[in-house]
Amino acid sequence: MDEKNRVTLADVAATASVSKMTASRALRGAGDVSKSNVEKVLQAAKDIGYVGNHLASSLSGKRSDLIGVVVPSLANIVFAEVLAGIAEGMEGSGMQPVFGVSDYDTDKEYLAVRNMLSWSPAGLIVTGLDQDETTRRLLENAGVPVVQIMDMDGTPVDACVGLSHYAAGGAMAEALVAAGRKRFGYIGCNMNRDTRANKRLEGFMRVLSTKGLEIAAIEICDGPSTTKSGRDLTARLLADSPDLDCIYYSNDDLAAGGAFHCIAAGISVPDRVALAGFNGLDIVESLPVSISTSRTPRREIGKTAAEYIVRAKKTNAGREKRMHEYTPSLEVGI
Amino acid sequence: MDEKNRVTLADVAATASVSKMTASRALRGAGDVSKSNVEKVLQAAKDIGYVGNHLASSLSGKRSDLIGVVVPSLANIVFAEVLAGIAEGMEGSGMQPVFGVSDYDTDKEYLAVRNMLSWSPAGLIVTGLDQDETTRRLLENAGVPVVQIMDMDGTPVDACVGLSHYAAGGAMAEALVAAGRKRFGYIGCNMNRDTRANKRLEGFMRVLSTKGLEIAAIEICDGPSTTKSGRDLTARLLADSPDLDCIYYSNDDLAAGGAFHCIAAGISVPDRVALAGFNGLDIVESLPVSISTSRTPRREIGKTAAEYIVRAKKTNAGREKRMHEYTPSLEVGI
DNA sequence: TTCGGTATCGGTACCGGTATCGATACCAGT
DNA sequence: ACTGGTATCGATACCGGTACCGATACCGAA
Repeated sequence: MDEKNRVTLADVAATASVSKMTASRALRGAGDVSKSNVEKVLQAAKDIGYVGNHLASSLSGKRSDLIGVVVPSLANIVFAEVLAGIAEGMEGSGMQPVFGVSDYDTDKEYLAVRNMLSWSPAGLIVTGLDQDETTRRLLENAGVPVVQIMDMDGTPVDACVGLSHYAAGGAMAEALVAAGRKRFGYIGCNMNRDTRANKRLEGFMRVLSTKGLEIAAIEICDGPSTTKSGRDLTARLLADSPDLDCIYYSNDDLAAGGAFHCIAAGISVPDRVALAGFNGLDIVESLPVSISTSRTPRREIGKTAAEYIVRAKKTNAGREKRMHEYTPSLEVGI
Repeated sequence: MDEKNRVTLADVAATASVSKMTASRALRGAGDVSKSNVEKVLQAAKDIGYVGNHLASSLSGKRSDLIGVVVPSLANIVFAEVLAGIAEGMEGSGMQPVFGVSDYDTDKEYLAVRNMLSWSPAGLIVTGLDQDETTRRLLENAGVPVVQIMDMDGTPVDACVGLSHYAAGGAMAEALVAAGRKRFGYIGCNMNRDTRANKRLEGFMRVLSTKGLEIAAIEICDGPSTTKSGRDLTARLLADSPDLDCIYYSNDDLAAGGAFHCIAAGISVPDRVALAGFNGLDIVESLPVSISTSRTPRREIGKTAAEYIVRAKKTNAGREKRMHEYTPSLEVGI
């Protein structure tokens, strides 16, 4: 099976003394092959260690078993879990995911999608609804099922699995106000690129304003959101505005960092100040202080998206423009 | 560019009124094409929106631009970061990663590797050195560069990028003993499958025994290691053995959970009990209490591994059996 | 015996590129 | 004018499968 002398279907056919076609059919479990020949072929394949060549079958069959996935980042457990869900949703389907990373950059996203397309994938999964115009055109003309995930605030190209971040932000505001919080701060990272975080903030502020409230202080940083920056930004925010009784973070990583600052500084959470994040990361539930979060079904989103494509491929249904909206469950720790 | 009527190289050639070969060469930047023709072809390609077909070129060229990656889990930030490193190491090389998940299961790993191979990848990156015998044979005969990552305790098939977990466990024991700790506990998850965690434990115990010490209490759980189980297991361990002055965890997730338990229970860390994990996750440095860890260069490992394959492909060098050992930096919080 | 139908097979033509090698044109040198 | 060399091009043969369709064999029915 060395570099040069790959075992091919022709070899299998030869050792089973049938034609390539019969061998091909037998191996794929397609019909029109006698039982005895199926056995012979299977045995031959096992004997000489036949592995098959996806490139060839995909090229020939006009469509591969690849699913192209484009996410903004891999160094973020949220997307990693989405990927895990995708892998789970494809299990047993014989399909494989190929990944591309956009780095929250629309140009890179375009390139990634384009690249995926050149593999003739069975489907595409991309993050969010806010693609560049050219990228969107690419997706529209792709001719295969496309699932946009995570977000539902906007118009999808084809199918869409996710949640409304705008609504999630609003719901959190509702809950916090209902719990009697009045003086709000906000902490976020990467705001110029993370459109979903912005949508949450928008929804959050919108609800506040209907209650005659507002965000009194904001702390933003450019880099990626980490626990460390959450801790640092919280320290800064509370130093400047010590009278805040609630801080909304763009996600749980930052919120956890905020919790750490408060623990270290002896600030009682949530009595003195309530903290609220987003995602419902595993870590939140074991934190020594109680903070609020919206639990997002990341794994399920990935799984549902993958299943959509697997099903579309199996039934040859093409695009069905399904929408699958999840509602994040609010976990209020106040 | 719809499903049926894909734009092919022949179309480009036709609109540029040259042969397919000339178009192919022009597009790839290969030599033997006049400047004027290169321009004509490039223009034609842009005009009709040619995208190219990786399947076809890979099949024809006997080798694809795919890199197969097999990791045990995606729902673990450590491997997600490795993936991010791999993506980084391949940037600009025109190569793409395809992922497979083994779920810490050797059978699934075999299937995943086999599956990767059927894409004629330019190289393979697999996690760890402890593959099944059949999987190992597959890797040996793959005929492409193979990089085994994360681990260095064993004999690699080809190249190897990682660290010695045995040594890392030992180093941590040395440090903790040097700091005066005497009564050790251990907490781990998924022990029957996570061979690297076992190697760390082995190295840890080995050093302890040379000092006349031992692990006095152990708490193990079957599931995946999460902060939550870390917290629960720590509570149980300390309830049973309240006199421990140090707990070694199989990783930082568990250790962070331990820290949370101690904070909540009012147990002073590290004065009363020191906690030590593994990986050097971001969260550790912003924790409100100080714990120890070994910082592993996950991103770098992924990047180095990917670069090995990219280089091997570029220089056509084949296997070079390089070893790249990283030494995790000990961060002792005592 | 002949005939139509079903079950099984195999030949051939692709899929969309690339490697190879021969063909062609054009140039300087003699 | 003739020769050899270089630059540029294209026809052809694959790569390893699968779709399509025609061929073959064997069966019961007429």
